[in-house]
Amino acid sequence: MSESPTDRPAYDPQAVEAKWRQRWEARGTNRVDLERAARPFYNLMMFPYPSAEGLHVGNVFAFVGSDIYGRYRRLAGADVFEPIGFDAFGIHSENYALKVNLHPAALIPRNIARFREQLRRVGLMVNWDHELSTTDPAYYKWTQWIFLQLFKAGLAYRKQAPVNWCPECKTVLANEQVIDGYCERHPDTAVTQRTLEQWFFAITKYAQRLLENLETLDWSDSTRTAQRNWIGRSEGAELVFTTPVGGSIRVFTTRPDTVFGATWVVLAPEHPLVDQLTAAECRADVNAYRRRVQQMDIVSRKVGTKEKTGVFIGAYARNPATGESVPIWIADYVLMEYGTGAIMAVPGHDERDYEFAQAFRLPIVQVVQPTDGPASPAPLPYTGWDGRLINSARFDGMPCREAVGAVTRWLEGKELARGEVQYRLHDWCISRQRYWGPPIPIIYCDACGAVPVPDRDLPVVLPATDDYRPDESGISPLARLEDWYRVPCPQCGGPARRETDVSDTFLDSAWYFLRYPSTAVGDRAFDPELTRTWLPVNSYIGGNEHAVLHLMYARFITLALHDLGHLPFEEPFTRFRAHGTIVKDGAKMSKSRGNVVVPDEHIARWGADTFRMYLMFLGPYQEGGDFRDEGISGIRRFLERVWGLVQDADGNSGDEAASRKLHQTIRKVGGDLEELRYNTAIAAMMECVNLLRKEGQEGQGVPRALIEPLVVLLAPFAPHFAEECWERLGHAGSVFDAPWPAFDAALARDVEIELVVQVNGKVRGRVPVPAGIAEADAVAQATADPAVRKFIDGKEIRKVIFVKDRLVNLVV
RNA sequence: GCCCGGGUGGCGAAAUGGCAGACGCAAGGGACUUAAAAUCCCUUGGGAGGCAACUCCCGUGCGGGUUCGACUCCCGCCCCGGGUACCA
Repeated sequence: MSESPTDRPAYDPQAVEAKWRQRWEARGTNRVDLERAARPFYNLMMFPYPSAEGLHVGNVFAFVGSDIYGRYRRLAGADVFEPIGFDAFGIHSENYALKVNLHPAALIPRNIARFREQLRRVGLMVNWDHELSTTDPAYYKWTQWIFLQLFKAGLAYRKQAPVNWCPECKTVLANEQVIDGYCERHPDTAVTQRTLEQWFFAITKYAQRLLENLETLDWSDSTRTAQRNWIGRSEGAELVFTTPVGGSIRVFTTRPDTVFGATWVVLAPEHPLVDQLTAAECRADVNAYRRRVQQMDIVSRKVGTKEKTGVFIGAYARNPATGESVPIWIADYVLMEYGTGAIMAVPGHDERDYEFAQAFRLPIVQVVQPTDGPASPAPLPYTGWDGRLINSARFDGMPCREAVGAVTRWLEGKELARGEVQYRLHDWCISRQRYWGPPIPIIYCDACGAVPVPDRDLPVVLPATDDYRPDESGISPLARLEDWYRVPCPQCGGPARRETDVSDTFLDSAWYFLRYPSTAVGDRAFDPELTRTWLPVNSYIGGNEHAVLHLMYARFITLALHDLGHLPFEEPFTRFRAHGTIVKDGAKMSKSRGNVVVPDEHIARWGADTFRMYLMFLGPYQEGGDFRDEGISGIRRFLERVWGLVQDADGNSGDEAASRKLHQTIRKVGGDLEELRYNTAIAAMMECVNLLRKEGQEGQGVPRALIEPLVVLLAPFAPHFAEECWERLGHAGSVFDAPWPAFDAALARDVEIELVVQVNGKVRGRVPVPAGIAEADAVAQATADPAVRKFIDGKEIRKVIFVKDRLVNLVV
């Protein structure tokens, strides 16, 4: 082949890609008829946040991986809906807008326009008709509607809660802006806490179902594990420690078996019983301690040294098991948000309690004797389960696990205990004291309380204002817009004021996939018919950084809407796969490191197809990889070779070896695509092409019958390129309307294989044998091989292991 | 600390418990060329031996174990990346 390369048109990626971008648009190739699709397949990728920097290589990696899967499904016969949109509200846009002094409402459309252009260049099979932006009032109208649905169902409520506060920015921070307790923008400033009245969603009511449903989902294991850990179910008991002054302290413990060793009790400093229980002579100390804790920054309370501090409050409680009086302390290591905000301290069998006992010289009683290990004294604290009770009256000698139930039942009989399950999961705080988000649709009336904005008045449009910088008050900027927030009460008509907080960005993204099919629907959040056809999502691909929050919130909203009768399914994403991260020089890409890779220049230089394939070839898709551009020329070379084969295609039928390789490749690529193993799929196609080229050199042209299926296999990876090849092979329509090639199992089977011969597990020879050879024949051939003879001559073969079509192992 | 990943040639990597290093990059050699680029062909884990076809030994972070056979499974560590933060 290629005697005179000059007489063939060169592969010009820019021309090819521009041509097909334009043609796809003109022909509506990527459009799917949502109402009449016979085999609907919803292929979802996590929508991007349209940053001012534009699309970066991590986005492209994510989208291309998802796009390849969608295109593959389409070739396999599905009607694939592949939408995209923009997650454009939120604190990052707002902070950036403040920095460059350009209103987010002006900034965002600009960024989106840039993203759209970049995304088009990547060649995604996107249905642009269904694009959405969370900042569009036509979208957030329904975000607000969802809030109201939850509010009306009692799943949204207000309570006092701490917010992160940066004393340097003088502003409220979102959790993701707090890095190890410090402000993201002021790495030397420890974040403090302020307490404000905020809106919450009662996600904890769904903890158990969110946990159980995980078992039904086809998700990456790592993601399911992350969700399970985040929900953090623990089983135990609530025990009652009564006090002589009245008021009993309820403590949660996962180790009721150790209650005989509880030598004091600790309340969270904020615990409501503290006031009532504190003895007069201790009040000053207690108040001072509580004040100190409240003013403490997050670094020292939650991140810093775990040094134990606390104060005795001058009161005692009764250990329900021993009947003894134990002192009551307050300490900041007990958190009000978890369990009952109170614990029993068992210093012999809990590390924190042990440290506390050391710090304040409190008594330590061992109540578990480890089963193995030094007899006594056992090194304390012993926190394991492999032991038997001691110093526990009638329970002495009982194994821990058994004692959990026995002790609980015994105390239940005295009404001093009950079995309890606790979750780490907290209710979802959705209030943001910021500007750039959807206003929470509530109106406060002195007479009627918190009143939902009537549906007919939605959306509550975010008012245009240049005065949106957060200030020292910690209150939302919208609270400065009196004209906006002063409204009549929708119920009684009296004077009232709007809620001035906006909602969390995670709420915007918790339902966007429900909206995509229904972007044209004006009078509902989502059309029931379209929803039934297209949802739940068939394939969702995204980053593991969203393994917990986004996916949990989306599941929760879906579950809640299901229970409220709005959705016919409980889980939004049937299949989820987490892709890996692309790093640069071993480190996460970030502006501060200055190692952000911008895709544009690579696409301009190599073409989108080469760049797409290169990103997929870098390493396993679900693991990510280190971006370096050294290898990209290899992909380009590969495409050039395919290009050459296409030009040389002719009508001859090719030999058996070539068609066997083709069918093996079809099988391999199909299987790999199914599991997102794009790197090995590409390698398989390269092998196939290498073989076809060798064959071509010996004979004349390259058989069209072998090239055409290969072009189809390549199409998901290099869509523009494949279209051009397909056309040059004489087809009028899109390659994406061609069927995925069927592989012929009989054709793919090898006729001759190389049988590996081992002696004592070491490879000593290889003999060519017909495929499917029987054991006896294989052993005969193996033992006849001179290379093998050297190792077996004069020895007795004690055992033969035969693995069909693979190896013979002779044990001597 | 805990929970997830991961550790294999010069580099990115591949391998249902069955030939370690497919595929690609880089490098070296050769062909073509006035020359270079591009293209094509060959070599390429380390070591030892041989004129040679080739042969042998070592080798998947470290130490043990299971097995006819371990990159793969089990136990105990080390290192790197990510997440999380006193969750009772």
